[in-house]
Amino acid sequence: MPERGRPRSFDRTAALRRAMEVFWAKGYEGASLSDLTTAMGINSPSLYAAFSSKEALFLEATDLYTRVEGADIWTTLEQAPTARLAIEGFLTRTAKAYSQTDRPQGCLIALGALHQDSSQGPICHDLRRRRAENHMALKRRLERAVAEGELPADFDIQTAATFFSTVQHGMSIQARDGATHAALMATVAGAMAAWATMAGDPA
Amino acid sequence: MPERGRPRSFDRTAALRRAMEVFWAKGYEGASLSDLTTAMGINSPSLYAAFSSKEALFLEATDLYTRVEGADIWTTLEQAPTARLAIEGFLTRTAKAYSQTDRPQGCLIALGALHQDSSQGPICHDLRRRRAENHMALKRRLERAVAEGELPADFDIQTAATFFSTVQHGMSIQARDGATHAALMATVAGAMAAWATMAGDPA
DNA sequence: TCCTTTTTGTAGTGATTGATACATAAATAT
DNA sequence: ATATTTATGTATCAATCACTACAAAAAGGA
Repeated sequence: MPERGRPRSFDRTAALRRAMEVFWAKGYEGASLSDLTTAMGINSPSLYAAFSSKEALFLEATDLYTRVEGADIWTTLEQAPTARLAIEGFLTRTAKAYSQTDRPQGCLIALGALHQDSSQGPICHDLRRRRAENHMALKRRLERAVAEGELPADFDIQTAATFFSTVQHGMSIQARDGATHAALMATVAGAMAAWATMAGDPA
Repeated sequence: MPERGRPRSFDRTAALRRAMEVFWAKGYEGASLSDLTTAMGINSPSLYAAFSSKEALFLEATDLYTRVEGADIWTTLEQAPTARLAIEGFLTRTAKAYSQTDRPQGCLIALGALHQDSSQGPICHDLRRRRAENHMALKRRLERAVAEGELPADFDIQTAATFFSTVQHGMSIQARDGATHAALMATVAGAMAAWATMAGDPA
């Protein structure tokens, strides 16, 4: 039991959530230590004692984001009864999540660190790994649908997974531009129009 | 004729192009004055004398980008004989441009300044305006196709323009993740599958 | 009651940020 | 030739960056 020493005077998880929101809104580079400590309500020595460094804090923040904000979208993908409903639910929930006005628009994983400087370190590597994981989750769901006979054996899983994953990334930028929920749903409608052709559906 | 005083010892346009490449690779925030002056081969007083500020330099750089790098994509959109070929050419040229290995991947306009800090100033406003202009160009091309009878009168232009524009934005992130030309073309194939449904084509 | 352990707030660290002061250099104008 | 105008290189500016040294505070263990 590490119950020795002066107890921490703030809620570590609550502070982490605040940090996540700052990174989400401003990106890794754009979030200064000053921004972070202000939002978290602590001084920098407390931040470093609890989270080690800005980099480690960001990695913890993306993990929290994946677990809290991303869970709904990805469980929908896996639990929907058909692949079509899985993809449609995945995109529909994305549209809803990305257009919430009580939090930053778009996705932390997609937008958090896209440029060269932040790319070289572990930050961009971590985000890329998470994006690749999402792509794999799409592939797995489509593979399952082929295995279950819902989709034809010659269904191009790789193309479809890449396409839907890219559409979701695009929706992050669209959301950052202030797109309404309705505008994001227009993109979903477009993507589902592709499904009809890919799967050979009449509608 | 402003031929008075000591002549400038560097090529202003060449230096601007170098600055554009730095902003393209690192984003507005990520590009430091030191990065810029090094790439441009000049000292900071020369940069400020010729371009006024980092902000003004960025605005000039995005203008150059639009004229030089974007021209090919957007003339294709307008000059293709049918709307289908216009959209397909637009996306195909995007895939090619975004995956070139001799320059930064993805689009400066889409990726240059997505976060809050840079958003509030004129930088993000300028990029948003340019992205909105691209969306309008897509709409105009589709409107023309409806007017010419190529597309049915009830074709949902707004939805289609938003969709294809969002796909292009997603391709920027995909390209930043190191996607090959073939991977980007998979996204194009997906988007064109949507066209088939939208326009009621058999293929 | 001490001693140890950990956190806290204050006040800084050197490095880097975007942007300039200033003297010198190099051109035209008179 | 002298004056005027503009550009250049050196050497900075104050502000902010991520990060920490240090001593006081607050807990448990002896």
